[in-house]
Amino acid sequence: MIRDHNPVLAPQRREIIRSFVQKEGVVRVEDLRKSLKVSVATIRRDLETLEGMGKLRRVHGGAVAVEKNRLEEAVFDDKTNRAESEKSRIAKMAYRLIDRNDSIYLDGGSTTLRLARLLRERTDLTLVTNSLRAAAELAESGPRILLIGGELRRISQTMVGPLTSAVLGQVRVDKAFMGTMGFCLENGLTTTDPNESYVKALVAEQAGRVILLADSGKAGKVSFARVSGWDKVDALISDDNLPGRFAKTLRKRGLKVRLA
Amino acid sequence: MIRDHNPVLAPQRREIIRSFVQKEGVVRVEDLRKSLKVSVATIRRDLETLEGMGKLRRVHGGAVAVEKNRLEEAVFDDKTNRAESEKSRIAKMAYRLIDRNDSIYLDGGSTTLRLARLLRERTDLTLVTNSLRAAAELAESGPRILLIGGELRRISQTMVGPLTSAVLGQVRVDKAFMGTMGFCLENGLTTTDPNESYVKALVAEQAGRVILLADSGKAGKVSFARVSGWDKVDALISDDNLPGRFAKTLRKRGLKVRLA
DNA sequence: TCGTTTTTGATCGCTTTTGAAAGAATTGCA
DNA sequence: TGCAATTCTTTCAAAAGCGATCAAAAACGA
Repeated sequence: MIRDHNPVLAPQRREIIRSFVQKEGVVRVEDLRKSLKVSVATIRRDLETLEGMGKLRRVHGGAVAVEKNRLEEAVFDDKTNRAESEKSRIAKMAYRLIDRNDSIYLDGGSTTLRLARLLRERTDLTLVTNSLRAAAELAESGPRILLIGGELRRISQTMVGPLTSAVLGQVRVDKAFMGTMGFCLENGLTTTDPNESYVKALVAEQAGRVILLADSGKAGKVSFARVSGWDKVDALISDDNLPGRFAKTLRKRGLKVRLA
Repeated sequence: MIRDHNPVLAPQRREIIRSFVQKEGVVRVEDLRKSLKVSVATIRRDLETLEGMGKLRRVHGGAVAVEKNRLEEAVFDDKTNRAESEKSRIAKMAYRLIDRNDSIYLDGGSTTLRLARLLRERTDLTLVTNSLRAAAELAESGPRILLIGGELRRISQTMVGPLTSAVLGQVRVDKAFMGTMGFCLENGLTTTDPNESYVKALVAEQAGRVILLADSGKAGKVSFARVSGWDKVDALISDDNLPGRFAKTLRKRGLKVRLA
């Protein structure tokens, strides 16, 4: 697993610990001491530091991974992302819905980020977003960007919280492209964090059309915070693995459903 | 790995270090000393320079590669080399003014960006900023971040425009660290863009203390858009090339002037 | 070539990191 | 519940690393 003869830099060592905990879920102080060949005092200090950064949680005897939804983790770990090609296809299909001079909203999430990457040449558009990553992708060139202010939620790299409404209340977009952690026929859209869902709901109010981008892996998943019911959503873009009943029922409810 | 018998030119040596860090992710001062056959003092200076350029990040005992997702610093890269070390020193001196649990504001600019890089471990702080770069630097870990929303001004990578006031009106910071394009005794602070100066002026109103970070090259320069007079500014941090009359006059007007 | 500027290396306090030790707290087990 | 074993926190001192300073060396320009 871990091996190193010459001393390891402290931040490097902490990174080893962090990624190990993330992967394995738990780790014991004693194991780390043996692997990293430093004293338990140092290990404890590292764990304390990492806990302070919110990277893990200390427990008696070691540390455990912080409880974050596994769905959400996948968002920013592009490598381990199975739905890679589905997401790209969904993003491309969404791109075709964008008209000239549209003002559009993108929220956080890997699918919408892929859509953002397709907008580098589109200087005709106005993009409103609460996603730091989307803004960073288009920082050099692309649409006019209005970034929603607010508190940065690190795990999703989006702006959330009460301050977001200050800006959101003042803009209106033609089309809002939204991601979600899960969706199901009964509960509509759900996501892990209430702050996040609050922003999404607010945007849905301001948007001419709300277009949900969600690969089939999200179908039937229910997360903690409810975003909205299907009545606010105008279209769903998913992939062809979406169980038939979803497409059927949603179309019956008046949504446009497209499968990439 | 790295070996060389005859002396290596400084830029060449730095390039070796840079590419090594990029490839390996981390490097120790001691290893570099042995490989490059120069003193640790020289290695440290190289690392300091490279850090100033944003090519790597120094840590105790060596340096590590910068995160992938940070924004490129193309705009600042080349021409400002002369002021590199001044800016770094100014940023460090500014850092010492930050107290525990402070809420601070950083605006755009290369000096404040350097200050931002020093805040990675400071989870006690609250950072308010309109700088996309500063936010991107601290996206992984660091202070609580409140990003000012608004329109992205590409050239400076900052948020400007009417929407900024929506958020700015609702926050108050203990200390605001501001950059400027130019300052002179008659006109005070000036910058190139009125949108930019509007935000700066707004922040100056909300801040407990306004601290100007400006290398001596800015002294006497006057730009298009007036930001504010000296009455709004509480302190100036510059470098020791600042002409004496600036320090003298400003101190007489009640400012704290520090030369890094 | 000479004088100036830049780079380099050595030294000295100072800070950070590390490991060990002692006492307090937690856990497992009877 | 009480005891033993383990783990944790606190404290302290040693070690490693650091920034600042200064003088020597090298590079540069006239």
